Amino acid sequence: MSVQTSDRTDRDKTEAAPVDFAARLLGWYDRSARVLPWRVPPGSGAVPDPYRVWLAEVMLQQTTVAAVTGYFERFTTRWPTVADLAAAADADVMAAWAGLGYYARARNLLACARAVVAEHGGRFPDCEADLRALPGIGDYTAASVAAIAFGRRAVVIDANIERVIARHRLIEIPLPAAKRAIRTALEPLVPAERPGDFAQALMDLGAGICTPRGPACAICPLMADCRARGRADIERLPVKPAKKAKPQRYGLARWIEQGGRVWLVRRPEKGMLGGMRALPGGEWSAIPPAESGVAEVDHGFTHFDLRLTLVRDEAPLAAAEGEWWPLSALDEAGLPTLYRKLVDQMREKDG
DNA sequence: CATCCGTGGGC
DNA sequence: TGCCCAAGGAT
Repeated sequence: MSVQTSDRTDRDKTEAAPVDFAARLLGWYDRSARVLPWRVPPGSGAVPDPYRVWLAEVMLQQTTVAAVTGYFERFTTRWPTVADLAAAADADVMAAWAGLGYYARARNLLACARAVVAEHGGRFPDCEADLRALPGIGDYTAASVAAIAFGRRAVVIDANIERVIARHRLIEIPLPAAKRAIRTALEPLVPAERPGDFAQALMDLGAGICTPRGPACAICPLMADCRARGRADIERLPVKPAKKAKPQRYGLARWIEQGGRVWLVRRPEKGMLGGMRALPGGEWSAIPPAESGVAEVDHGFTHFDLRLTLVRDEAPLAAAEGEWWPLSALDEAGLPTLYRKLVDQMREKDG
């Protein structure tokens, strides 16, 4: 569908002053900011803790607020400072991250905490470039920590902000090519004062008003000059590339139980569920296993679907590396969701 | 620039 | 039910 963009109303809409844009957005944020465990309420005068800001930003990468909240509370209770986290055992951090997904984040989280302690005296660097050099901190996280924790004027762009700006400026270039135009449009709008609140306000707006489906344009503080407002095809923006089909894969997992304990292994650092505890089993492939099992789960990953068949076995291979884990404490093993599903099925079976 | 990397909730 | 999507980063 083609889009007309040349009428005078649209032209007027595009020329709102940056100051006015930020003022309307921040005014709305002062009234409507979400209350979140890692956030300092606007106008409170409180100073954000860079450690908590960073931890929340990493947890929130591609992950919903609802999923993160409990993990954030547990992490900050157990490891109140970056030095505490840096001193933690790898296995403890990985287990605490279990279920949150994208486990490279947990490995990088520890590497980053240790780098902050070893190379920065236990204090997070306060500028975007130095933050960007740390493990697990990319363009988004460097900008958001610089803005939110240190009040730096940084251009923060996440998926929410991409959507808000793509609509407000009617940017119809498909992602990811649209990123440059979005940055160019946003940069002059970022205020020198309250850049952190500005970024969080855009994210709140994207999460609650300018939503992917059914945006609430009627109550949007930016509607006066939004070029997509009222358009029937506003949900089309930002334009995203077509998704690829997900292949089906199959795998086997082994339930090896002795004396009230079960045999667990640790997955290789790289690849799927890297570094996480798991039930032993072979590689996953496109071919279904020949054996029939005592349980079976289907699990959808980002780029393939997996059917895992669970078989009972008597003992681990002689040379196998792993650990006997008490069944009574299996909840504390930190198994990823895939394996937790199998454990749940075994519990239903065996009682 | 494309691909890999989890999970749970909403509709 | 199946699909879409989320405060992305590393390679």
